[in-house]
Amino acid sequence: MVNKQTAEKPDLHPILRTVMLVPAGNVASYGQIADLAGLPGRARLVGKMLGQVPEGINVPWYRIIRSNGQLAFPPGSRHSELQTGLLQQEGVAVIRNRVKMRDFGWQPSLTTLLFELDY
DNA sequence: GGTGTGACAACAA
DNA sequence: TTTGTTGCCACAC
Repeated sequence: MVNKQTAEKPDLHPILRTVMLVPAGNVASYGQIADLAGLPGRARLVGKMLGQVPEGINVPWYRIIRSNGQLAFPPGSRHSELQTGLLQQEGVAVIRNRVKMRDFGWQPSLTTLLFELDY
């Protein structure tokens, strides 16, 4: 069977495809994305890539935060305000530049991964 | 091939 | 909770 993501975004880097799997209303950490993308230990690469996402493609960069729940951008910065707004729109509570991973952290089921990630 | 750099992570105080 | 330190690894010089 042809995987949906692969069929529609064949040239997209695994990291970005993985980011697109994070559902609205949830957040994931850089390390988690790296792991799921098959690149354990490369959380920093995830950040680097998100900073270079070409315009026009729909990647929910704002759902990716640090493993401790903090937003990666400095509090009060324009980026963090934007990120906060986008998350709040989805129902994710952002308090003092941080999110409760306990409540909003993404925990994909094995079947989700098997169906959506095809590589 | 050494050195510095990241939208990080884990851990210690 | 906040700050510092160390580990991490691909990349660009």
